[in-house]
Amino acid sequence: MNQQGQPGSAIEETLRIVGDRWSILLVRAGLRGIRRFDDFCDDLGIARPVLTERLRRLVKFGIFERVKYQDKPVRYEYRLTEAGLALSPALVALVRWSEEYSQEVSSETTLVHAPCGTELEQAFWCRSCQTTFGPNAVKGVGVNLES
Amino acid sequence: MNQQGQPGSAIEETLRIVGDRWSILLVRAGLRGIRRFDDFCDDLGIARPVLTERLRRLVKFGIFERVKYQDKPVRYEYRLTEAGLALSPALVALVRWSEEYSQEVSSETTLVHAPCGTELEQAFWCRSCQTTFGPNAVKGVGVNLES
DNA sequence: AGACTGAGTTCGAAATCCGAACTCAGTAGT
DNA sequence: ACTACTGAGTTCGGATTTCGAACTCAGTCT
Repeated sequence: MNQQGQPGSAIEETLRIVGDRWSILLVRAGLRGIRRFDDFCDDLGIARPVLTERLRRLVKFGIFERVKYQDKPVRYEYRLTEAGLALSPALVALVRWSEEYSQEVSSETTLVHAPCGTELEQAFWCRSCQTTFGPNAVKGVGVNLES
Repeated sequence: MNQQGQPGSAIEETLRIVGDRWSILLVRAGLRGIRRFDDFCDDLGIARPVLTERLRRLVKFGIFERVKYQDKPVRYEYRLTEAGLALSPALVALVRWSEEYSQEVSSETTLVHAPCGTELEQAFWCRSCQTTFGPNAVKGVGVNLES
């Protein structure tokens, strides 16, 4: 079915960037407002050499940017870029999944529509049809289970 | 991940299950209809001992199930469960992200709304407000960048 | 001076990953 | 009955990653 001459699919590409045990967690920490090296370190419990390497890689791929925030002793912090923020739908999908299917975690709802407090659902939106739809109506992931 | 005996957040929980370099790819292969050990092996190029370990773990967490598909020489294959299929929104989010923000991959649109062929957008849906909204209106991921 | 801070590096030990070869039960061809 | 083959793994030694702990380095505070 699959022929390996390709440069790698989109998911493979994405996972090559954030597909390790820490990167997604770093993005989430960034979303929570964490920006400094030691804070990432304390918050996630990640080993320092690994954190160094990950942040460098995420900067290289445009997910974080390294910003000088003071001069006297020159110090840098890491901020999410627009591309980094754009990973939040994926994070939300992962959170939603664990809320629904993971037996191990307390199944309280943690994600809600801020204005009204209702539990949120995730959907796809077609702007030309002006409609929402689920994964089954998506073409391109290659969801063909009947073969 | 956090130092104390905390149960871990929902994302941490999810990533503990699928947060390695292969698991998401295995789910995607499953979505594409791949079910047998050797096929996973060939399709992904994953090392056999690692595949063995990953499949076992994903079965344990209810993402795949090991199903006997013939008796004469007894053989098993791996099928996605409902929980496994439910990961597809996360996969779609990752694909969408790479289509929009990754500079490395050809930026052709690969995910479309099947009925009309329009490029899809991902959104959140509030059933009580009957409205779609973006990540900024989600409370609970902890998106507070100002603090 | 001495202690402290933030942002890393350096180190050796432990855990993972890799490719290649091997096993094991059953089947098919001759 | 002998041989080759298949699918689903396991075993092996070596390479790569990860780990925690300790160290560095520039600048600052008291």
